Amino acid sequence: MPDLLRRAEFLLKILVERYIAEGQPLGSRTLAKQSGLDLSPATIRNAMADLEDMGLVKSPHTSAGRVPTQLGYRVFIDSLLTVQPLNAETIRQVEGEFVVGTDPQKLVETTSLLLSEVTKLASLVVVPRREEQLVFRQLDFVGLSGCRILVILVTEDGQVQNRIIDTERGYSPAELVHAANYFNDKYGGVAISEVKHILLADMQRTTEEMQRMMELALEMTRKMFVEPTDEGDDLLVSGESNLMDFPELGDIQKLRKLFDAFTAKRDLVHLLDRSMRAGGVKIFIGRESGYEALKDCSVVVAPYMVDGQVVGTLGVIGPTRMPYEHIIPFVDVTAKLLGGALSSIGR
Amino acid sequence: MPDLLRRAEFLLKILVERYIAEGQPLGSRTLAKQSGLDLSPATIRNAMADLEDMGLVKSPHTSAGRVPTQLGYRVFIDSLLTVQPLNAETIRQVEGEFVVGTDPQKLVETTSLLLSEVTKLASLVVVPRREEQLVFRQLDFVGLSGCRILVILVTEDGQVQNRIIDTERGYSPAELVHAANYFNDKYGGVAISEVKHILLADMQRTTEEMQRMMELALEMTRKMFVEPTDEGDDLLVSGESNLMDFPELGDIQKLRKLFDAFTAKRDLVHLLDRSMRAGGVKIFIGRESGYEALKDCSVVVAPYMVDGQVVGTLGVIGPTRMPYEHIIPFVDVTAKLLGGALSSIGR
DNA sequence: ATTTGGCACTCGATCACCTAGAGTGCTAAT
DNA sequence: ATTAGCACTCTAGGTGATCGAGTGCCAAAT
Repeated sequence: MPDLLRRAEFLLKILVERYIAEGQPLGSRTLAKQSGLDLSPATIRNAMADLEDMGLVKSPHTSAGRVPTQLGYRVFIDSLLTVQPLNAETIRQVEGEFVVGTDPQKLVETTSLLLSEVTKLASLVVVPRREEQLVFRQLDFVGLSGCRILVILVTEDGQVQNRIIDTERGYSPAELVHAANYFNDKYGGVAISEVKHILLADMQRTTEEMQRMMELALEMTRKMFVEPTDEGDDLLVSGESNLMDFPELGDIQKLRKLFDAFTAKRDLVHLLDRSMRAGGVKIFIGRESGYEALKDCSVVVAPYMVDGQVVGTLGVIGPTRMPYEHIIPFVDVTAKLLGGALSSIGR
Repeated sequence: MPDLLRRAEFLLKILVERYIAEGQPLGSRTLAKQSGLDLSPATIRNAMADLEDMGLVKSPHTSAGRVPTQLGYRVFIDSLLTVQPLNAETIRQVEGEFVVGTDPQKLVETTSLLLSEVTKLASLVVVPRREEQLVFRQLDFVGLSGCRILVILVTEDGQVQNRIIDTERGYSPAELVHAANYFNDKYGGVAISEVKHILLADMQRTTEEMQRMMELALEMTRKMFVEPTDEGDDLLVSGESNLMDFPELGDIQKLRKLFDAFTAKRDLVHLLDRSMRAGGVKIFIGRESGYEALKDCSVVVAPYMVDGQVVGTLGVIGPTRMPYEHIIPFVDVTAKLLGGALSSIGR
């Protein structure tokens, strides 16, 4: 009887929708009314019992109504959800935020704020420092006091990194300029990961004449490229405090765990990385994320692309009971818009 | 009878100390024991009634003990507190964090983390973007796509700021190098605030020959210096989630207000700025800060100096009931150490 | 003049107890 | 297959009693 199954599905849909809206367990009486079907509460009860057997809903205790289980949410999202098209005005407003030609860092920060403000959830944006994809553009050396040199590295996409390094001996301004020019001529347009290799290779067969330059170059590479550049520096989180408004996270202990996860970042980055492959929006419900701290949360993420290449992921995190029908399309377009804005910066 | 007054003071001291340690109202019985004085609870009660008249303590309700009032804390801190010298080992460990020659930004971030980790409170570090004090060192132009130029500004103290600007027309790499050299020769070592003025002045009497360069220079100044550089970008906060462990902040609503204050930042910056003048550690108790969100918190801050000049402030924020005798000296030495580490970078 | 013991009193916390209401599962009737 | 009816369960919320901690004040003691 596919008819019965269909009805059960329909009831599940209503139930999840109402529960997301109200936040309270639904009883058979209310569900009977809300469904619009001309069925008595008793019938609904039977159907609900079936849903419970299937593990899609459960009741917190004997005399409360039913709430969706994690699996229930899953089914709802995968096959029952009807996403709302974005409010046209919202779209326009959001587009306005992505002013072309802002530098990437700012752009990403704005996006993070935008996400959390519009959704009233906590937002996440990952900017993978994928050295492999970064292309070297220019290097500058600025002599500071003593043997300290400020190295400024610019990549094709307009990102700037800088770092102070200690050298074996002092260098004159002229030497620094000379060295920088040498670098820039030789390595301009080469992928950073390549630069490392080439440098190391060159170092083998260096002539006496290039000795001094290479000496500096060696120190550069070691300090600038090889030494770890603070992993975890690449996750932006905003709007965490929005989560305090949700009664289901009212337990301070839970909240504490969640906030600690935000500062630890490592796990979150890993989680978001998992969705890099996925073409579009990906949703982790409760324990699906694999992290205990997120067990009462859902994560909605989407990768964003620059020139057809996935370069990062963004999304929001909030209680499992969140308005997916609005959140999903919003995360989706934000990813697209950020990708677009970033694309227009490159060469 | 200064004798009685002295005793009352002493009792206040014990009371505050015990309350800070235990977090529970103190009754006359316990206080009689804890004080070590050979007095009966009844006597203590009389003394406590006096303290209450003076507005130094109050009882939450009739049959609870007494807790310090804001004024009580004030008196305690101003004249009764005996600060604990820092654990020698802690000092050494902390000193280890300030490795000489790290770039300023990193240094400040480390400090913020250090503060919150050691004190288990939320930490604040202000890095005032005091243009007046920044000295221009070097400028670089990197041409991006179309008319977009990446401008990199380096100041004497090793800070690097960068910005993408749109120009009226495209410039060739040679032009950019030329312009940069011109800039660097002319303005190296001049205070940023001066650069603005000189530039504007020069622009008046520019010769035809310099026209093009000045055209670029004009755009530079406008976009780089004049347009506001995101005020508020200069406050670092860490360890907010530490605050969730304090029962007195257990009220989600209060917590929410506090966290919102952290993200708003404006008020906090203003608060910290107020302590810039003070020579050493300054303490705001509860409402003294003037901000409603902080009414149950205390703020302990100290300015830090580079080359004898106050350049910023740092400190912690936590519940009024915090172990001042440890926090105060710790904030103090942290400020000194950060100042020291920053001083050693400049020329 | 201070200190103290005694005593009545107040208030919060805890517990047992009750009730109302919401919701269920099951059975028998339709 | 649906429904009405009914007994049952469980929570939320309220009441009242008790306990213990702590106070304030008075009169006695030092």
